[in-house]
Amino acid sequence: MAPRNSNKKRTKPIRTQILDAALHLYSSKGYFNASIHDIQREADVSMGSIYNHFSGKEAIAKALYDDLLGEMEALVDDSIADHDTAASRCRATIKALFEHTESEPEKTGFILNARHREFLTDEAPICSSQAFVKMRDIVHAGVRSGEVRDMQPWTAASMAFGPALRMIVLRLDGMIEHPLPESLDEVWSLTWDAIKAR
Amino acid sequence: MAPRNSNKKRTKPIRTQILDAALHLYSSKGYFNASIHDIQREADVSMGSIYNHFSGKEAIAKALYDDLLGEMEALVDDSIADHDTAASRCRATIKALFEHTESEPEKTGFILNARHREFLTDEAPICSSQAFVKMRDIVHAGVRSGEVRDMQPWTAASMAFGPALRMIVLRLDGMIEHPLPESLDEVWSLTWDAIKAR
DNA sequence: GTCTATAATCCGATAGAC
DNA sequence: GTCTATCGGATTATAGAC
Repeated sequence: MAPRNSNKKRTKPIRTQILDAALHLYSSKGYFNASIHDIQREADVSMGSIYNHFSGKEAIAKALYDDLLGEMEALVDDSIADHDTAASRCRATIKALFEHTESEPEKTGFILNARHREFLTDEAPICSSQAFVKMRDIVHAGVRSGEVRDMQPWTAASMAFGPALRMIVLRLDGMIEHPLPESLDEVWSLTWDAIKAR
Repeated sequence: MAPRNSNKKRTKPIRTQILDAALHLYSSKGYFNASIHDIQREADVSMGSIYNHFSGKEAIAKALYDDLLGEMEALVDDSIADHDTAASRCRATIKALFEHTESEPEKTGFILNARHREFLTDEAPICSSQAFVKMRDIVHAGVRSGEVRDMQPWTAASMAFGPALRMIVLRLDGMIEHPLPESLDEVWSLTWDAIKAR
């Protein structure tokens, strides 16, 4: 039979079609409730195409995870590159995460909410990923330079990013009804007041 | 055949055996990777007993969820009953959660980490549960009494409990290597400094 | 490379003896 | 009430045509 996408100019590569469909289904139903048949239907491709591009169901989730965690790490990297103090770097990271939550809620939810270790075999905890370690290191560098009060590295990271991460979860769950960037200044000034050296 | 537990005095009721086994398996493998056969083996009871006590797999998770969320709500209720200011109530709640994390890490993880909406049909988001709403209300009452700075209710709750909740996740994931109660005073004094009226 | 149809497996739930 | 054995259905993955 004629390939499903051969007669019209394809807007997205098949790999992207599949990953987009998977992200949407994982967000709405969760990984285990989304069968590959669901993904196949949602992406409007065949089973053959799925298994031509990915070795199996877990590989789809793994590719998505790596892609999205990479995007998040890039947000952190940009925040570091564009600023030169712990305070401004933290604030820029939170700003980027808040904006990412509004523009790509499904991506943000997949990274922050999903229990990856339940479906990705031998994956390390997400807190040990580069993105989260770099966030911790921003604050810890501030401790070493005297800009931030003396604290254990993970305590400092929890103080700096805990409130913002909590608000992202509440926003994704529909508890907070206004866009997060509107709260950035308030949250950040309170947060920074708590941890800055004095 | 003779009932599996009939010849020795049973230490725990069968319902409890099943729920304990389920909690342990959910913690280590996740709900969807733990089959009913796994639970049956781990609890050392038969399939017949499982279905005599519960209507199905989801009902086990639902019972566990209700039990554990009830325990957590009781911790919050006690913290409210034993204290009379927003500050001391918040601190007591965080203290109880930190201790609960150390004494019952699997229970704490099931409540704070698991994606319940993926396996409990028609369950509201956990943030809207009584335990979490009461935590928010403790802080919001402080706002209304002038003890806490003026903020949106969920913002105030995120500021008050976000760092502590983040530390619990990091502790459960093995990133933080010392018992959380050791960090209570440091975390709470910084947190309270950030939100108290001045 | 893409497609449909099918195979192999696993899981939740039930039947029926005791 | 507890037990074992089994069924039906869903799911992942593959075979083989085009």
